[in-house]
Amino acid sequence: MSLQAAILGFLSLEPTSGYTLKQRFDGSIRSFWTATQSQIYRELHTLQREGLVSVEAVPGDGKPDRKIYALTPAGHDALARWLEEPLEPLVLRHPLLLKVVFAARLPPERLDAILAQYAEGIAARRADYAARLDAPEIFTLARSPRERDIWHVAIEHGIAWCDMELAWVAQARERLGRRQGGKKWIRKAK
Amino acid sequence: MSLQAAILGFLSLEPTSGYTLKQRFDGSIRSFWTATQSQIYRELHTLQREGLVSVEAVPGDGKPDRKIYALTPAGHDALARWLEEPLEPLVLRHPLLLKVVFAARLPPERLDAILAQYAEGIAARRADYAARLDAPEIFTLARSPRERDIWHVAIEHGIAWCDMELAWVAQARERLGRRQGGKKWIRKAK
DNA sequence: GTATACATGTAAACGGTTACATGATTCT
DNA sequence: AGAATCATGTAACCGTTTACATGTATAC
Repeated sequence: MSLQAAILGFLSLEPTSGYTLKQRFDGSIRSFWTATQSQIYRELHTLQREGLVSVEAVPGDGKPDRKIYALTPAGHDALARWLEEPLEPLVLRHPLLLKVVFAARLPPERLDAILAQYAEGIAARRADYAARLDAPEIFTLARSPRERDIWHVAIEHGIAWCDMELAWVAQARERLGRRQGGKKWIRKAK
Repeated sequence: MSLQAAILGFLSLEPTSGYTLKQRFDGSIRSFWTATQSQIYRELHTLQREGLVSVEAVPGDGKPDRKIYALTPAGHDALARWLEEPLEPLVLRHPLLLKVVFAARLPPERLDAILAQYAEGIAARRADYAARLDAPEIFTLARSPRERDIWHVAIEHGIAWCDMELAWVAQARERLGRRQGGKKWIRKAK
């Protein structure tokens, strides 16, 4: 449902091709939704079969031909209906935490290394998201200051998420400190 | 891979049945991994076929019979290998943000309502996670203060995540304020 | 009598990933 | 000569969700 909605959403901003959609996914919503090339082409075919999008073949001069997809009235309706649906709560899946809890009987420095490795990856991702914040990519499709603000706020979510992860890792490493048998933490009695 | 590892992980703490595993998933790692009943039974069969777990049927007196699964040496090895594997970076999928960006051309109060509804759900979840923090559930399986600390820190991640979500929503609602055409935000020129 | 807890499973559908396949043009 | 970009697609697989199926015991 979400993949379909994302494609309808992009097409509502501007009719475009599968190839360009893939670029939009990677260039703007990457921090909260991803899709592979094959997923996008498959979904476009489905959407077409269902009458939610129409296609126009555009001969590419020199380059390969493109198929430009646009929303049909039914497509606009489907997008509007999706926007109105209440959101069912998000289910998080976080393999790191799985590793953390089941690494509890490993030597402390091994667990610390897992956390350190993870933090490195997140730091890199944070830099990547931050760099995208002022890149014009999606902003060219925004038609008002408000729309630009909305995109800005959405992309900032990825940064807030990275910051939370980094803060949590730092705290975890602190509390589970390298030296075992070190300082004992005060825990309230039941 | 993660589902398999989670099951192996739980079985490494204590041999148990599919039914109890489902309760452990729901009762302790719910904030970072979920699995349905059918997924767990299916995976246990696969694990058995691969020789990573062994089964013992235990007649239930009055209650239905149970099948108690335990790690084989090969199962212990598989878990150890998984713990050593580097983590590939987590891919987040966040339908709320999809809705936010594609609701940009809706009346501002509609977008605000989406955000408000989401925040409600997160607040409820936060309360749920917080309540679980001092529930003994998993702590009965922990064999040392360190192990208890690790579980504690892992469960706190869910709370940190909720807090981040709530802070982000609050900021977003603030910045995209109910009244359109209100205060203009300073944006730096390119 | 009805619902919940205990306990196990199967089947179908859905969504996402990986690998394969083709072919022209442009850049180094 | 080789790699990257543009542009489209197919096939197989894997993991997750939903619905169906069965049966006993206990609590309200």
